[in-house]
Amino acid sequence: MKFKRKNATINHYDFVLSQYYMELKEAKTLKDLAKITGFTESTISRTLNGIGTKYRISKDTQKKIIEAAKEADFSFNENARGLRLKKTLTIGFIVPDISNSFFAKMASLVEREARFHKYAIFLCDSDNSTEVEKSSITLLQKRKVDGIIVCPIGLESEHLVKLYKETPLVLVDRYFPQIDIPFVTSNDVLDSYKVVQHLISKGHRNIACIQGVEHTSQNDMRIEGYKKALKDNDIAFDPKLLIGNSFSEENGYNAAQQIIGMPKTKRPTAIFSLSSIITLGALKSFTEAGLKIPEDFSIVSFDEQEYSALLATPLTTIGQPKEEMGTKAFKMLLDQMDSEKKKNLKQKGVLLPTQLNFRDSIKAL
Amino acid sequence: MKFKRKNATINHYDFVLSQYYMELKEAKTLKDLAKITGFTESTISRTLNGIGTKYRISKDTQKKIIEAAKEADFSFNENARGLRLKKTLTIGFIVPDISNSFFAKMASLVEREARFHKYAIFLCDSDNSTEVEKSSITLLQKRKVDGIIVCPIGLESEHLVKLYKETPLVLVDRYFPQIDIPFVTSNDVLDSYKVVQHLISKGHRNIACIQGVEHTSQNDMRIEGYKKALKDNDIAFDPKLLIGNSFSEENGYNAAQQIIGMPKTKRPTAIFSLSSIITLGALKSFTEAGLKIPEDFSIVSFDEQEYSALLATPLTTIGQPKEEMGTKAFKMLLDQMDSEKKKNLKQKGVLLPTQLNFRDSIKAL
DNA sequence: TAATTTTGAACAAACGATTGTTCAAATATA
DNA sequence: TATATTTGAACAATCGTTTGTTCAAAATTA
Repeated sequence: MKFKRKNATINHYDFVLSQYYMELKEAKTLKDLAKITGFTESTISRTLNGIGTKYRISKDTQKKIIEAAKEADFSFNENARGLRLKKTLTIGFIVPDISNSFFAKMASLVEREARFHKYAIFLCDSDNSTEVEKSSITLLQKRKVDGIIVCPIGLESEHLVKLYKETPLVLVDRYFPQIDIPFVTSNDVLDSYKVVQHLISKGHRNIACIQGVEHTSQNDMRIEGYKKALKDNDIAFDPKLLIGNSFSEENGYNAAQQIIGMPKTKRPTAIFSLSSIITLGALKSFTEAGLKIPEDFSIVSFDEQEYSALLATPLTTIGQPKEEMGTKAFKMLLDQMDSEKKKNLKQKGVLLPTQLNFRDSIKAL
Repeated sequence: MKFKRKNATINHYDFVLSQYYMELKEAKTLKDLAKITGFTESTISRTLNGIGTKYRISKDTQKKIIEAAKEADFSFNENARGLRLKKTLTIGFIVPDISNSFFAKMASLVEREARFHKYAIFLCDSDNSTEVEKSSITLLQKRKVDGIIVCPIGLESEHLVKLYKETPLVLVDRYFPQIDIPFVTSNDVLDSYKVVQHLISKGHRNIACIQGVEHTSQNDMRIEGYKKALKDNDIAFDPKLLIGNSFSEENGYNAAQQIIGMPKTKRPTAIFSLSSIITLGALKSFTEAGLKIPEDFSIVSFDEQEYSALLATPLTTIGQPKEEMGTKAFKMLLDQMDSEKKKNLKQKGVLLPTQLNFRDSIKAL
């Protein structure tokens, strides 16, 4: 193997013994490699990017360059490349709380898809705050991500509308029905209806609902199913039985306390909890009060978890396809990022079906 | 407000009405801003970076620039900046499985610390594979992250040693006792000892241990405590009671099956499970077999979860300070990245204490 | 008024890569 | 042999910032 160096040529033997070999080991950039091998940066760049032949770089030269790059354990600076190409091969993923297994599970699949497609992923936790959500978006834009997946807090949307004008964007979990941004979530109406219908068929007519954040799409869908089931069975909706205001354990705990405190005659016999975290809080409250499921209260919960079937009383749950949502979200984003398709791409929202798991937490009255 | 434009000056009124105002709204880069305001990129850069006065840029000029930047909703391209500054304000975080709530909880705090310190964070899931772990490291290096936090798979370390020579690095959860890379994890020996000691004090002498990946630091520490407790009570360690080979639900399930299948006389009366995921698998197996905790088996588990107290039988657990580990890890990384301190920084590993939660899953014999 | 100092901002190179274009040498053709 | 063509790689501009240096104009001093 021979390497050219300004007006000089040395053979491989000399090369290995020479200082150049040591230099090669230190080569970090195209410039370094150029200096050492004697070829220019453009030649090296083209070779290593696999377009050498197209630019008539000889097989011989290419071989030398590839060997040198291997020897140097060379890899491109993706920042510089992103700057030049105006494409960074990165995406952003914003979740309200990564420690919540719901979002962690989705993150797992988003990450896997991203990895598979050579994208790196910036994780942003918006800490259940729209302000942080906004600043996370700014952060991602400064880093010139190619696209963003957001699980929005769900109360404001203007900043997302603005974002969508500038960057490929997919919303997951929550979305804004009246706004034209692609989203993927689960269709919670149907199984909410079914599960409440089931409670009613077991003789329950006084059914409380512990909700999360009001007027978020998920909350609305679940309540829609709940209300429809009541209505179809001629049960008047009682606003006093719609309790709570956040998807938190604390909210579940407090709501349960409130329910426990109701006069026995008016006390609900069943509870429809809109998230697994809320349910854990409620269960904690009941446990502390010495109340049993389903003897004292029947309960059904949104969000299936690994432990749902293993709790003191195995829980009836509605499971969402978190993994599928993560996968689908990345694929939709990829479609947007793919400049070919982008032109006349008209994406809409996707509603995936949920799954019902009937277990022992419901008592027949 | 007046803006200079090559040999011309216009007042604010004209400006707003003019095309320049529209241009300003479109300004994305320093160059755009320079063209519009008439100042050079260096002047604008210095002003917006707060070092304008130091470089004798007049108050008047600075004010104009700042206003224009605000009007344009200007923000720097952090990739270009990172290229020039050789500091990207990004870190990488590699976990074996982000859908595992143990790592998700840590991620939550790592992210929070990073956000607080203006760092963006690349999330990499190594999928419990050393190969993926290695390629994740390569990915992060190509992106020129300022530092990396790794929760290693735990079997190989050479690539981490190599990495540590080039990039600030902190290991979390698992580490390599014989290798000099800073780490933060919990000291699992002590509470493992205590909890097994407790089992013994309740009359158990035949105690199985369902382990995770052999020869990982966490597994070793936990078994060390287990063995020491046995020894201190003159109970011979029986290798047949050390079962399993991964931190997975499947492993827990299979190990439990194996235990169930043992002849009654030799069957352990208690089980020490080395992770919550393993425990869930084991519980599933017991539930399917109609076996009860603690009637048929006493069980203690590593890793406290929100649901631990709410399971069919509230679990006795050893809780690790995941959040604190995340926070501490980032801080240690920050110290390494801080070039001032870096010089004579000699970091060692940190072992945080665990916490014991005694609950009903242990029967006195 | 002339010389000196201060002020204010422009100039230009660099970070590491990509890419359209140029251009000399080698080969083919007339 | 003279000309035309092909081959192979170099050259130079660019992406968006930062920063050491230069330099004219204004202000100060002698």
